[in-house]
Amino acid sequence: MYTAMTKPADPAAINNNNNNKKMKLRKGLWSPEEDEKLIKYMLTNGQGCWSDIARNAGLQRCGKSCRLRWINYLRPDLKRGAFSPQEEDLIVHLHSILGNSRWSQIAARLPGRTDNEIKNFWNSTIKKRLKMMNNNIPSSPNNSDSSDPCLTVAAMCLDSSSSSCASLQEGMISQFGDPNFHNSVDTTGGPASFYTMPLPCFSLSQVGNHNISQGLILEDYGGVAGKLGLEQGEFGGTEAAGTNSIDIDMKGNINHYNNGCFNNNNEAEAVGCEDMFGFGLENNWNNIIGGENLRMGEWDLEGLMDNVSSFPSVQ
DNA sequence: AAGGTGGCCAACCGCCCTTAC
DNA sequence: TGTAAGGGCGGTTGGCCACCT
Repeated sequence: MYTAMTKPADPAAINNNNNNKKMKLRKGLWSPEEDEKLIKYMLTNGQGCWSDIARNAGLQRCGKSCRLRWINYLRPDLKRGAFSPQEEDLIVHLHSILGNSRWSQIAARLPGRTDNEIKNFWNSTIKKRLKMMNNNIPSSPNNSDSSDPCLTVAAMCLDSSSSSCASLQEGMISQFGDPNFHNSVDTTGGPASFYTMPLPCFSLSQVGNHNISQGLILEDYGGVAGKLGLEQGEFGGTEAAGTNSIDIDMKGNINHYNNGCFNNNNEAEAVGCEDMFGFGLENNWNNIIGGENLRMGEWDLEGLMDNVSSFPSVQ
């Protein structure tokens, strides 16, 4: 309910009474009396035209302000308190897909939570956490600056037999140039997997009987993708079942490998990494066997949203 | 104990879209 | 068809609080 943050709203606007002159509208924090008026009116009359609500409820507020107060704070179905780990996970996942400009869509998947709440939560807690994660990564001379280079990647996979969205059984993120950095992920049970890559180069490996059908570069902190000549968007294609991996090389090519299709032994070319990031690729890159290069395609947002809609809601 | 600083979060701002006229 | 008003939404601001020095 009403918090202790009680600086009175614009004193000049108070005490206007109900004369016929155009009343100056109040701004700022809501008083308990205002809250009570709005709650009472909403519970009695239900939602309608917000300008009318503001007027009829006897509030010297604009309709917008009433709407915001009701939706973000007074609604009886709001869930207050800290986010659960499940909610956090879902927010991170959905944000990976939707980005910063879809708070309302993210909120729609979390009953009792508002877009504003999620936005605040993201901007304070999660962003900070990701930044800390970046700082814990073994740094190279050029990736330790404040730009925090990282990519967020979503990998969608299709079950090879059913062509329906299936779970990624096992995955691995590795940093090119640092064989000690391997971040294994277990995503069993989810229709898609999402990784934030705190490094300018990455390898996403998939093990399991699944085709990789689609991947997305969703975020580009520090202009990493730009340096690589990439844009946010899709990479992907279909592959035969087997052990797959996706890599982005230093030229910005998306390389897709399949252990079951080691038909050629072309070594991928390691070019420009030292120039760009200050470290070489010799540790890992030589192990990479070149497969087909995949091109960036159109970002199938609608298709993605179809997949998102299969996500479970947090109750 | 007092002042400084950063985090959290409620609320406002401004833009865009939709709808009514 | 054009215009104005209302509503929705993301970005941003600013006040309060807790913690640190």
